[in-house]
Amino acid sequence: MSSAQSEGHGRSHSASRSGSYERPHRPARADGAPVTDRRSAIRQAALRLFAAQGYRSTTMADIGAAVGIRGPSLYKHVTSKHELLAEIMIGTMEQLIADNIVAVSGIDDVREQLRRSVEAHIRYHARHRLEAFVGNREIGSLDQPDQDRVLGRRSDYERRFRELIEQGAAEGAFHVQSARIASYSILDMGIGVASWFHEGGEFSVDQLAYQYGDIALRIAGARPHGGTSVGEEPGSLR
Amino acid sequence: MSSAQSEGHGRSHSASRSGSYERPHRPARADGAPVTDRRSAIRQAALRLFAAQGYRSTTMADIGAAVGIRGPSLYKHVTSKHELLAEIMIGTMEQLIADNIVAVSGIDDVREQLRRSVEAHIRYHARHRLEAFVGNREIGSLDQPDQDRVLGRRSDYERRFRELIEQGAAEGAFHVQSARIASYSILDMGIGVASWFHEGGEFSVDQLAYQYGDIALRIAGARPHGGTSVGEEPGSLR
DNA sequence: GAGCTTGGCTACTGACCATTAGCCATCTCA
DNA sequence: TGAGATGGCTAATGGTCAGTAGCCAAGCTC
Repeated sequence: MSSAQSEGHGRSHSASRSGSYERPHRPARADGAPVTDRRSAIRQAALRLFAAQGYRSTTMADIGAAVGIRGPSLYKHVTSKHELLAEIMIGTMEQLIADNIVAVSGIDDVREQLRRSVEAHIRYHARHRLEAFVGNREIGSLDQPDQDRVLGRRSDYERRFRELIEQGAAEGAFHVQSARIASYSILDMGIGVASWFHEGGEFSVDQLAYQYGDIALRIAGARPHGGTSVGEEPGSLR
Repeated sequence: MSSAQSEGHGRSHSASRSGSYERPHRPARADGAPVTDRRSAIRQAALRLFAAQGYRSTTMADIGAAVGIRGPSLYKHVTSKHELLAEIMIGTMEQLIADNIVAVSGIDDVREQLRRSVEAHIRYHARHRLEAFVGNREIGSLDQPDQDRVLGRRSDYERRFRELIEQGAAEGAFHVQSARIASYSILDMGIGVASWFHEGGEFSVDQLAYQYGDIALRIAGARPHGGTSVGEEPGSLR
């Protein structure tokens, strides 16, 4: 790592005239392809590093190295390290809420609404596990205007699940002791997924979403419409 | 905070002769009571601060201030900041496993074993929420000999739940699609508890443990012994 | 082709921090 | 009473890091 770091250290600026740069200045597209939008490459690298090492332990030099530039050069693309974190965290909550709205729209049956909400929740946590992981671990690293924004959205998101369960309970479709605990349980399962899931493991994202959908309906104490109750068939993956 | 910090800054050592110290040297017990075991006070303060601010953001000076001494003085009681974290994290996993062993010992019915395991899990996460919270959030802050120790115990702990569920499934008492996902779900619910539970809230620790016990049995697809199935009665808190 | 813009770079600044060194007051115990 | 142990303290050390300043090369535009 950082192999090009201490080499062409170039005492003075004039050294660069003799070609001591290892990475030549190629700020814009050389051929047709735009050098792959630096801005988003930086965001991605930051995400990966924040997930792997934590926000505090990740330096701007680390992020720079991951995209092939030096730390200070990052400031030509982002305004601060904190901005990178805030974007990830707010974006994550916003996407979760948006996905949830899509998931339940046009569905009448409360059981089906819960299943789809949970599937969307799990899908997001599996597909965007780094975002979700960082989003949960680094709340305390956010400073104030942003931390409250994230916590507010998080609580909106939880409320959607809780109210769904309350509604189902009122209709007689669900049976729980506490809708709040049921919703926390369901959401916390998803958060867990972000910490252990990896593509190519025992389950696909779809299988995971389906299984967690069943589990959530069990937690909610769902009474089936017809005869068979939820998740009755052991071993039947999808 | 840190009010006594920048006051009696005492230019030279001889200044202390004129009594400029705000906190007089009283290293050992003045009366009969041992000054309240500094060592454990330090551990507690560190735990509280690690939970509130994160390990990296907590300074030795912070911990010192919390127990009324300066940062460097801590080294008379602990060998490093890292040691404080490692003790918390290893102790947490060790206690969880010990509690689990006690919880299932002497119980034959696999349903009851699962219920008691989950109740112990939830009780620990509610009663020692800071330990559990830090134990989950700071795994990456641990450096190597210790990180593997913690991860090893964590995986032992998960295996105990998974094998219990597998055994129950083999006996026909449980019905799950995947024992692994069931165990992850159950454990992740508990981890969540550590992040939101607070004494004096809507539920007592006992109520919480009982409710989560029911939820876990639902997740496991427990078939009741006799006639009534698990968690049938909505609103009946214990 | 001259000037502007873009996006690199190095050097530096100002903090902060874990830990060590070494001083000293108090307590304990012979 | 006096020597050693204990547990405070300040000062210093060695290191890290976010962000700024200012230089410069290459591309774009007129």
